[in-house]
Amino acid sequence: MPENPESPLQPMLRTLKRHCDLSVDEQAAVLALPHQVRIIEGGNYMVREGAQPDHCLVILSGFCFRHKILGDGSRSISAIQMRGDMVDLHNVLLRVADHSVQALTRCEVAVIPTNAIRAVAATFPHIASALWHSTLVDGSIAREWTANVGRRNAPTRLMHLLCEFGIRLEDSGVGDRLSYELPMTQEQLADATGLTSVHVNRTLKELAARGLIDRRVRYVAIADWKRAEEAGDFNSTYLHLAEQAPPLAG
Amino acid sequence: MPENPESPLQPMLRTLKRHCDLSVDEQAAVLALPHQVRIIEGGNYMVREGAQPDHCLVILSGFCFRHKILGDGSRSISAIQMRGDMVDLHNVLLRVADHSVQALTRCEVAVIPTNAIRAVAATFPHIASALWHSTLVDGSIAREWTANVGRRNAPTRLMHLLCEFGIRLEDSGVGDRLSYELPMTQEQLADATGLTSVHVNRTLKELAARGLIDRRVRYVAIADWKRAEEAGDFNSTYLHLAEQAPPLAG
DNA sequence: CGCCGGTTTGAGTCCATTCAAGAGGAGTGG
DNA sequence: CCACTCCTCTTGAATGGACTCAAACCGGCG
Repeated sequence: MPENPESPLQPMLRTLKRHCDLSVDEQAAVLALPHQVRIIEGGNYMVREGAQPDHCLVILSGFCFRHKILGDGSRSISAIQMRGDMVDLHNVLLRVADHSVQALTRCEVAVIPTNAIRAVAATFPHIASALWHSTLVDGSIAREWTANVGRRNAPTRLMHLLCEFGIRLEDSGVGDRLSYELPMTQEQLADATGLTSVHVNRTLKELAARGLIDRRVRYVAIADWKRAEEAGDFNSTYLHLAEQAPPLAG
Repeated sequence: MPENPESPLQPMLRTLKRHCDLSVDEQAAVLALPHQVRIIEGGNYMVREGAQPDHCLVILSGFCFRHKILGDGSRSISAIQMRGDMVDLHNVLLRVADHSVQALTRCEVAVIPTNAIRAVAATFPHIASALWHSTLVDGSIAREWTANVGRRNAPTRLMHLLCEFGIRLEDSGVGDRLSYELPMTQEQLADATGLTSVHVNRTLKELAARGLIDRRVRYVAIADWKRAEEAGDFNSTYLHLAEQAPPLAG
């Protein structure tokens, strides 16, 4: 058991431990990472595309999203992040941020210097492996999103997004997959699904009419999970939730 | 200089060294990885979604692509891979393959056991870091592809793909960005851009009519790189080519 | 109360799709 | 050598899903 159960870095440790066994020393090293807790208001930027940040953020509470602005001014949202997620792990090894991260709601974050993360990764191979693992899962989710916006129709796309959000909410211990507050405007949903906000509106209405979801202001309830998964062509394998990675020392 | 300039693993070493400095010992450790060279014919699978492979492939020559088959039978291609790319690095830490990899052309590959990679990563932090780095770049490319299929129109999407292919070809030392053999059918191009093969055909014709590309059977020539970049809303930053990662020991 | 961001709804348009058929080329086998 | 098959590429015509433009509605808040 880690020394300090109250450390703000517990959500990060939990993410790392999910897939890789960490010894007591390793866990202590994670919690001992220098950090600073900060509040970021909804709408504010955490990372800006093109910047060269020297720190990395871990979300303790709240939600944020990764996005890019394209040449014609349109926006593409490529991920939603929540408690325990490390939002710019990229900047630990990549010099220039290739996308922006913006708070969706008021967020509580822990700010960790990237060189501290590099140092701990250099000292503890299991931690390096856990960080790498987390990046691999990120990549898997990104590929699924590519498939989602590239090949699915509007209702399926949206339902898929709602399923993923529900499962990850539950998995990170901050909600229930069957009924949750969705912290996104319809315009943000549109940018995450490659649709327009108008069409998102109509499609949500259609999903409700088909009895798949029940929605109030920004609240979503899923009536029947099985049917929802079918309608969203959703299979959680790509999230790599339950897996335990093989130990590093082969 | 590494001991054996003729080792089949040179392309892999080159990929790793691109971003992270590796000592002579580290380079030797990479080249000393147990491996077996194999030929995979075009169309054959390298990894199948759902499988649990215990080896990892490095491409020595030829091309392959990552893809998923969705619930309705449609296909989404999420990446093209070429010389030096490690095609299923995922399987080093993730148990179940979340997508398939298929040869586009006849490929020469080196097969490396995943546990050997885990072992070398555990022993040499810089190698672990280089592998992690490679995964981060993969993720960045995946996000760009999500934006591409989600928010760009057909001509821009295709042009973007052609630009990326050209640059990566040049960067991996197997071709010229301004004129190359494109080893993909129009149906594969469609699955990589979220279009239909019919529309890919018409769009290629349009790009040619606009004087952006010159095409023969499966050969592409780009007349003016600057114009091509503009037409494809292409900015190579997301490929993280020229960067050198900060050394691990912070 | 009036503003404002977000949501909802309608009408018309368009980009990309679907369906369908023909052309071209490579490979196979009689 | 030609007939045949298979796959890919090409083209046309019609359809449709999602978009654009535009206006109205709604709830929260200063």
